[in-house]
Amino acid sequence: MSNSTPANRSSTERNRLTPADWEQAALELIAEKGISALAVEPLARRLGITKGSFYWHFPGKHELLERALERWENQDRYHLKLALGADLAPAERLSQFVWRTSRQTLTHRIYTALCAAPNDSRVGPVLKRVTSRRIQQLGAAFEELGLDAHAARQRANLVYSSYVGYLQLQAQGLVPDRDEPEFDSYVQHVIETLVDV
Amino acid sequence: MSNSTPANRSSTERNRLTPADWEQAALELIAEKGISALAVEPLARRLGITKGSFYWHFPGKHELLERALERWENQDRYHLKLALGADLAPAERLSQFVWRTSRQTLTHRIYTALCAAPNDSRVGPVLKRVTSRRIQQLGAAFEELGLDAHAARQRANLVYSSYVGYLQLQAQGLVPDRDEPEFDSYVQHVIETLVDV
DNA sequence: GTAACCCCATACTCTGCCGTATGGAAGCTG
DNA sequence: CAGCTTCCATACGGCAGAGTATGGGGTTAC
Repeated sequence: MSNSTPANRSSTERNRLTPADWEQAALELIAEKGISALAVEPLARRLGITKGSFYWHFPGKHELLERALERWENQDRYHLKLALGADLAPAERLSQFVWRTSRQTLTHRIYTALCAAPNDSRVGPVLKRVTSRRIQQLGAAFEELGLDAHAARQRANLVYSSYVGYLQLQAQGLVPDRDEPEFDSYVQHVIETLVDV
Repeated sequence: MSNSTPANRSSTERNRLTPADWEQAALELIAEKGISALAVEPLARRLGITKGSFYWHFPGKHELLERALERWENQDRYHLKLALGADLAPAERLSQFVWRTSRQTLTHRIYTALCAAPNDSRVGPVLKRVTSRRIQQLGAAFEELGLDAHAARQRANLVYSSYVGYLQLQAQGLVPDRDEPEFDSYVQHVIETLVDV
């Protein structure tokens, strides 16, 4: 009774691992090499431990992926609230969305990795929920900006498509990263073309 | 001397397979399940044959992927010439590009599969060449339309990003397919927003 | 027809990962 | 400090795919 939820301690303060450590490590591995590279033994080597630990915390590989995706979906919902839920003017919210989508790189790389396997029975539903949630938020902002429902949805699809596509080009190294000066110029171009209606 | 290059015969006229048959089957498998699913034995089962055949035609799995990618790059170059190389007015060429990009579905599904592994040492260079070739063609069209070099390149990036992103949303089933009536409406919206300058 | 060659089937070995079983070390509890 | 729980190491069996070796059936050439 005297304890204060001794859960979620990361591996930095312990050398014993928690399920959350495994889930986060799985997400990072997915971000780097894709879902198909998610394997127990390589993940254990990455953590400097053996799989004996893993099979104590999880029933199997399947459950790890499910819980990791669940974890990521929550993280994304949190980020979305920051980017589009702020009580700003709609135009300002959209600009913020475009700008913010170039920050949390880990979440984005996970997203692109998940986009690569939309037919997987586990990532499919999660991916669909996350994407439609984002697009819906975008559409709502465009509606507040004065567009009718149909035009707002089409514009939201277009903005979101260009965002996803930019992630792809970024992964190919064909487009300026957010460090380079050209990046700001491009984002400004996107906002002028797609957001300012 | 009297022969007339008895090469490229497909498996339809023979039950003996050519390297081209293996390459094309590899591309189709990649389109369906991604690069990580490219394996020799499953591919052989798919073709109703054993891997004894494969290792006669190819040194190994590595070379199959290389030659399949080479094959795909040539196909894509051909399609690009049809879509953007036609001697039409620039505006008409761009519209044609947007429309055509919803046709050859196999090539597009291969492209999305390759986008999923941009860090692979074999697909990376090919992907980069194909993508930059496409964007360059788009930028040239925008320049002919009157934009200066910088604006044309930015607009080309934006158009191409929205194209790639649309492929992703299509794979997730979150956006109308080209059969449904809403599709034409959306493409029209894209052209009005991004092409008509 | 038969010899040579092309193409494929079969039968191996080897490696990497999954999942299980079991023992042991570190931590909490009394 | 005994005893118990928690967490991990080690060692196993099993499976799937990579690549190799070798033989056989079909085709072509002479």
